Amino acid sequence: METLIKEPTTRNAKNTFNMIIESAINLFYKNGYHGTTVNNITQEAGIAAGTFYLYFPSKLSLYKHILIMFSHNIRRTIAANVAEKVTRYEKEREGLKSFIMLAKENPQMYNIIWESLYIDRALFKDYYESFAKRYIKGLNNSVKREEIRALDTEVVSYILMGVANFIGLKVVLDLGDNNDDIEHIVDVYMDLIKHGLFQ
Amino acid sequence: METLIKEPTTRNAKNTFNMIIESAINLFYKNGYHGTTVNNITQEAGIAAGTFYLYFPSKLSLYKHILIMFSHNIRRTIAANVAEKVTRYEKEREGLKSFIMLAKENPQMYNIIWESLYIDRALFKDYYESFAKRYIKGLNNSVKREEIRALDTEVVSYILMGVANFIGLKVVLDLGDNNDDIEHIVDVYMDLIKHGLFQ
DNA sequence: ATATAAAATGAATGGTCATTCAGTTTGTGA
DNA sequence: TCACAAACTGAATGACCATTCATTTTATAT
Repeated sequence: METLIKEPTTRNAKNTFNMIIESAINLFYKNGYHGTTVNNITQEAGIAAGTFYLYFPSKLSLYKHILIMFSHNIRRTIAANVAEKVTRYEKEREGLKSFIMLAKENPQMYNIIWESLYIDRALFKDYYESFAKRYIKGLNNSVKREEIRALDTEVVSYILMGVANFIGLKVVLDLGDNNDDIEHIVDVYMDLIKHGLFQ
Repeated sequence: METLIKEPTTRNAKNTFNMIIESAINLFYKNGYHGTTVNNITQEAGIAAGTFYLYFPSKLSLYKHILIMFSHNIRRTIAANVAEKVTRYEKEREGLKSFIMLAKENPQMYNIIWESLYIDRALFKDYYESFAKRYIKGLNNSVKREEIRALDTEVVSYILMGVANFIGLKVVLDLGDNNDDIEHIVDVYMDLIKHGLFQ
């Protein structure tokens, strides 16, 4: 409906388009969606306010565009890294590690995706449900191959997604003491899901 | 600074005060902080706009007040329920179950706490760090008693908090298929952290 | 009953922004 | 070099909304 974006064609226009997106990503991260005005964005991008509306019909449509870009990016990156691994154990390790590294290198991404819960709940749901769907498929395969135990894979997928997200949060927000070595965190996690918590 | 609330003294004033809070909780949940106006709140509470400012110096101060109320509530409830259990295994089970039930019975609470990440990041950090601190203490005790393995308890605390939060999210947002029986979810979780994921 | 303070009112204010549009500049193809 | 379209400009518009304040109502204590 409102989400139609006028994709630029010429070299210069493409440049402007990308500047808008880049500026918006940084400002949304720093000040949040509601704390960022269209004028902030255009100023940061070095263009006039009106130029914004040549490409995006509204501030919200820009936000949605960025969100969709990011979610493709995350899924693609993680899927590619995980596909290189063979065993479920290695896949699990790689999945968490890729996610945390993405979050750390690109905290804007992490932040903007979570904020969608308060801007467009449907987008948020779509994102996590389709993420979960893929995850569940992978887990089901591993159950068939008898690599992992036959637990309810839907519940397991949400448990493991929860872990990744919260650790991502910890890394992004510098929660806790935080000299956090990603390898160390991933090691603790793998130890936990391999041997369990209890003696 | 801005957070000073004028606590009401008389019976009627207390009533008004509570109506403001109750209306705000529901509206913040339904439409988010930014999607809720002070006039919405006062209308819902059946009072005049100006009355709001007899008790709260600003919209933000009301939000903070609600957030603090909730975080006390959560901590108190979970701590009380967990304290009744003896073994770490039982405490862990009770902690997750209490949290999910709180989230389900009171989705506003869950939602408003997470939104704080986009409204007042310092409050959010405080909340989770102090929650984690307590959790870590409990885990450390259990390590000493040789109930659980000697993992890095800070990392473990964030892992387990992540699980609780994401499952809470799933329940609140109706993510996935969702005939979710809380007992079932908790069982899967306990199985996972008891026996691990792998064969 | 009266005085006094506490509560409540709601229209008005002022600031903030997303969005528009009439006009200008830039690039390109003939 | 000219004309035409595509890009761009930025001041103006109008809606929205937190907050104020002069005034009125209500409750209480004497």
